Amino acid sequence: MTVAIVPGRGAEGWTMPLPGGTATRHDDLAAAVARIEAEAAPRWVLSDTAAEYPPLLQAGTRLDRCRDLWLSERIISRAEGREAPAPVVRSDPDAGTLFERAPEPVDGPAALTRLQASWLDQRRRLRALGIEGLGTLLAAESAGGLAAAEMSRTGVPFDVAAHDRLLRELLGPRPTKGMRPRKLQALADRVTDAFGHRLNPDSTKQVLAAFHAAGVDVRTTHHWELSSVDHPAVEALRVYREHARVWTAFGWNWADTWVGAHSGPGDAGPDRVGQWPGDGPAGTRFRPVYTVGGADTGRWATDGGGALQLPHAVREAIRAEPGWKLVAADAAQLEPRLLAAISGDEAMIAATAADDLYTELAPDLGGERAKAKIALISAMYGGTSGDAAALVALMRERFPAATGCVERAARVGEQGGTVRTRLGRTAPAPSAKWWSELNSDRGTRAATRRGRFTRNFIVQGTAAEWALVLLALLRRRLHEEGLGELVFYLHDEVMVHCPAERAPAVCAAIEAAAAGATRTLFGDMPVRIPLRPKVVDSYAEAR
DNA sequence: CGGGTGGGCGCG
DNA sequence: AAAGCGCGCCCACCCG
Repeated sequence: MTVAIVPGRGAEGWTMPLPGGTATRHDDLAAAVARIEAEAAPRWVLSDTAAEYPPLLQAGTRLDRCRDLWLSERIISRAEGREAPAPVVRSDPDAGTLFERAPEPVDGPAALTRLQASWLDQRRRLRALGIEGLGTLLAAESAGGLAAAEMSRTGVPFDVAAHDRLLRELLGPRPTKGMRPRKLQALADRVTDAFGHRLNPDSTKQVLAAFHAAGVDVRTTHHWELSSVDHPAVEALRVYREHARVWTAFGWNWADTWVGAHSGPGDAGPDRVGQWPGDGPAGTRFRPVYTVGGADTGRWATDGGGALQLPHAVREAIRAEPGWKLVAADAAQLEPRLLAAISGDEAMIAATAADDLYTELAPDLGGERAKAKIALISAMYGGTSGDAAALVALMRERFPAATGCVERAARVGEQGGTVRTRLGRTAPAPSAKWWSELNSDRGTRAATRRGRFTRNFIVQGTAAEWALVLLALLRRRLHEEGLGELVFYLHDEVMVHCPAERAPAVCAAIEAAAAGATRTLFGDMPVRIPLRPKVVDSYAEAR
């Protein structure tokens, strides 16, 4: 069963079974949706989960499954070789999908008609494309939309006092407005002393000039370029920058903006805590905003809060509530394992049985673990410097199927063609600007750059969808068994907050979800993609 | 002064 | 101006 939802003003809204059902108006949409969910467990069709789901969550209504037409439109359009148009908010009531131009405002029933038109249109185009796996991808992307809204609402348990302690330790007391913290100022002074004159260490221009004046010939002030420079300012600058970053991007102001009281009812008790998002214990929570599919590869991005770039120094403050635990799990060597699977390279698939793929492959790839790692990463990223070229040559010799797979993807990209992930997410077509660059004297550069992008896209994009399927399976299982709250998701990591006694069951659920994701993408293929759950009190202990 | 860009660096 | 992918965020700097 499929049911479309259109929210109205305030609490009211409309629902309609698809296709061809009757539109029904509800005074209290959230209550009506909860009732239908309990009775029929339909797949809900929404135009934009990020906008429409939070009010339902606020009212205590959880959706189990949905189809997000906006997220789906972007995937389908790319598969068709074009960009998705922005959704049209106002529309001619008569006809058209959400994505066609029309001038008139719509009422509830007309909006439902448009929703249905979009849904039917997407179904038709999906069939016409005939890409195996694409339907699964749309389901996973939509589930990601639900999970993202739920995680933003739930938030990551965050200990403000612990955060303040670590900031004081690192930077000194919180300064008055406009001042650097004491310890950071001391680090800035060390930079100044090393050069022998005043300058602003935040100014690239001033720092570069100071190095030139000191007779150090560098082109940039990147740490990788400075690391080979023998000058006392180098180390002082490195430490200053490291600390300055914590202060400006993840310091007191950041916490004021992104950490707040738990928005759920709190303290739902130890019984069936995952029943709906946000019913964990009260306390302060870091609440980032996720952008589902924000990267072209399908990875998520963040729109505020910087959750995907949280420095390790700050992770100490992410702490389980008393009596609760964090279960953090990350996939080890996800991308090379997926490369083995998507290429069908039998020797490499066999190697995924090992816990550490790099150690396992070392005898084939240069003898040392570090060399095997460079060989694999360079093959996936298109690296050529240092040892990389020789190690990739070794890859080609030992694992021709895997290497051929990424190199074919690179050739296609260089020529302006496109590539797809395992489930059919398609790389964006090159822009007009790229084509003109290709046909200029900088053509080789343009080709090489796009080749590296498409080469990496098939691996990073498949990793993103594997993790997305994992997230969808885990989200459902946590709910069904009332195990805990899903609180964090970072490319190849997930984190669950749960009562301490449930931690073993959560670990099992995570491992089952990983196995399920692998089966969804690769069926019975004997590839192994383990997720390592770790039960901790603080996120800092997880890695 | 406000917006856009580039450098630098945090994460995977 | 990294050699090697994908992001977001901060600051300085430049421009209108």
